Amino acid sequence: MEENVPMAKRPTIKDIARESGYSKTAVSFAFNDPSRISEKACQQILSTAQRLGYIPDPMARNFSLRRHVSIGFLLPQIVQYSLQNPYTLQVIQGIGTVCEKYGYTLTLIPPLHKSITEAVRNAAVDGLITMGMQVEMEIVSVMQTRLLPYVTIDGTPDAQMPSVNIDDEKACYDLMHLVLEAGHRNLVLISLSEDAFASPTKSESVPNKRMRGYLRAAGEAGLVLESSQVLVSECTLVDGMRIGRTILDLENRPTCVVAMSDIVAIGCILAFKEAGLCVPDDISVVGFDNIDESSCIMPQLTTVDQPAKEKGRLGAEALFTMINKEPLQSAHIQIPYRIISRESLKRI
Amino acid sequence: MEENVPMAKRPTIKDIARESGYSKTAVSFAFNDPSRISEKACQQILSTAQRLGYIPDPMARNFSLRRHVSIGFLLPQIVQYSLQNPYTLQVIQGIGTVCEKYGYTLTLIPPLHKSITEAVRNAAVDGLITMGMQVEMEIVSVMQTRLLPYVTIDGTPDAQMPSVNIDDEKACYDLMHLVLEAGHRNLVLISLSEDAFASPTKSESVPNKRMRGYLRAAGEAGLVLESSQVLVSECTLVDGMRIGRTILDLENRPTCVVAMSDIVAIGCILAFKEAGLCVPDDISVVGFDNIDESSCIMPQLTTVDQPAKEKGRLGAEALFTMINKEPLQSAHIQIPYRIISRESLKRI
DNA sequence: CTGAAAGCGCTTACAG
DNA sequence: CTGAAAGCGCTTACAG
Repeated sequence: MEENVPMAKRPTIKDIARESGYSKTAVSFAFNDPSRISEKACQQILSTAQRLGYIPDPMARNFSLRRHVSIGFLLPQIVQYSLQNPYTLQVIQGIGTVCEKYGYTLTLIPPLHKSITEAVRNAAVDGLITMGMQVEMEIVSVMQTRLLPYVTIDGTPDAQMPSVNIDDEKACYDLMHLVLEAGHRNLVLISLSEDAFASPTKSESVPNKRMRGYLRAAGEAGLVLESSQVLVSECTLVDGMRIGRTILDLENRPTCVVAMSDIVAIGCILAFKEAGLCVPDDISVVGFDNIDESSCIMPQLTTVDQPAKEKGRLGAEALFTMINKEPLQSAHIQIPYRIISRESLKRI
Repeated sequence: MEENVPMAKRPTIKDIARESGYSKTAVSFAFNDPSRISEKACQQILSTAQRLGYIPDPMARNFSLRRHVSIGFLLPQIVQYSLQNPYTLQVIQGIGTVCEKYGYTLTLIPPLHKSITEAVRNAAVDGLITMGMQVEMEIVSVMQTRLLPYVTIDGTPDAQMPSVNIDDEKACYDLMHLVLEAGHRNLVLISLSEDAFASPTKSESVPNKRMRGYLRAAGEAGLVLESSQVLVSECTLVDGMRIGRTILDLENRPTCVVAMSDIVAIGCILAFKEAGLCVPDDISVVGFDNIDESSCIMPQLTTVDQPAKEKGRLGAEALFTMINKEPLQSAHIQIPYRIISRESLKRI
């Protein structure tokens, strides 16, 4: 078998044409549309290819066909955080399922290369899915200039920006309502850190929308939250535990912790247990996302169920619609959420 | 701003050359090596580019430079399973961190397009990382023919195949030793389903190596496991719960369940709790991997700690070494594991 | 500093 | 059924 002889260079279509005695056109047809040539030609060409170890160069092929057969997912934060965030992973899972269905690969694009903008300029993909994007961001104009189809998940809906969302503000309002109804007045909120590509004008970002929901409900109950009652955490278990310990050190320990993500809420629960506290008897905790872990942890977490995989799936389907140059049903998809009342919130 | 005027076609380097009055060479230099042209030329070219909305085509650029600036990760199973497997996700995280460091993207390649072989033939990447690969598999010869650098994680070491492993057999032997020492004799093992690209001759696959370790330890204790005591599960929480319920229905309920992955072990624990059993008092469970969740679940899981991120990191670093045509320190990297004895295994 | 031209490895309209 | 040739949009050795 010649395959085992390491060759300095890969043979090209030209080599196969020469060796087989046919033209480059015929070689191309042998691989892409055998019906266009005689069976004899096809066999000779393929066996020559086999003998010389020829596999058509995907890059040249894609370049010629002006396509990548891959869509990109712009990681919202550095790899370490993004791929440790169960919610983001579920979104990726939903996107990946759709890629698989269409025979595309999924290119994960780390944000920090040099700059995010640079990453988007260079992305070798047929379309991009981003998280938390707003239309005034620099990368949006890059995608537009490149005529690259894009969809954002958890971004700010806009005519120029197809997006998939839940009603974050209302979801948080509802959840806070539950917390207040249970009698809690001494709270700590744990917000999300902004995405790596957040712009200065981020008033419509998901963390801000959620915050508005919490504060509106609090306000209606006559409660004013001070800035010292709002902490920020990375969306990882480790950082959730860190912030849980911080909360235990507060002079005025809250009766309930309201976290913007389940993984952070779970981190807090673990930190509280570690310190010998009982959740929810000593302190209540609510989260957001309803990741799988939230129904595993004891006590099970009261949270907002948002269908992350579904978001990824819908976003990817919309993107493929655009890639195929078909019209979108609607530029803005909003899907329902559900408040899940479980054990981690106690009436006091 | 012209950006808002949707153009039918993207301008090319030729358009910028014509409009700016310089050559294509000069335009290329303006973007890639400004020192090669005068400042005036550079400014005029860049402003023309800005005006016409020109961003160099990454595909054409990469094609010309014969590179992709991306490495591929061949998903070992369909997306739904691979991206739900916390162990695989940790491996991906390790790989992703290295990609980020080198300014590469990470292309996730679903296995099922039409065939895995087809996916590998078409992969637009500079190198590939696979899991559980053995040298006789068809995809290996495809990668060799393509002269594509590759590394396998949890595959079978071979001179032709750089790999990253732990000593799976010994790890399982050690773990089983612990189980037997605790007095358990009535066991059920839960094996892993083979990867999507497993070959018929898979005797050196990780599931088989592990099985050998378990059986050797059992054998030395005079214990023979029957095939009815070996079940198979997908590596997901949901399938772990399913198999947990199956175990509860067995006529002869085991005193200890030995799962080849933590996520399956956790699924079993949840199923057992759901049925009102107490772990480990009514039934013990041990796992493999030491994922984050294993120290969160009650009771904390006795398991084998294997550094999944580190595997990904080392595999990716080895791959980049090959991509840069530097010699590998060694084709086979073996890293240490640790038996973690926690609460889910009870002495009986 | 500047530009004409060859080259990267394919695909495909077109003519025979 | 078959093949010569143009084209995809860049980079870069080379000559001026």
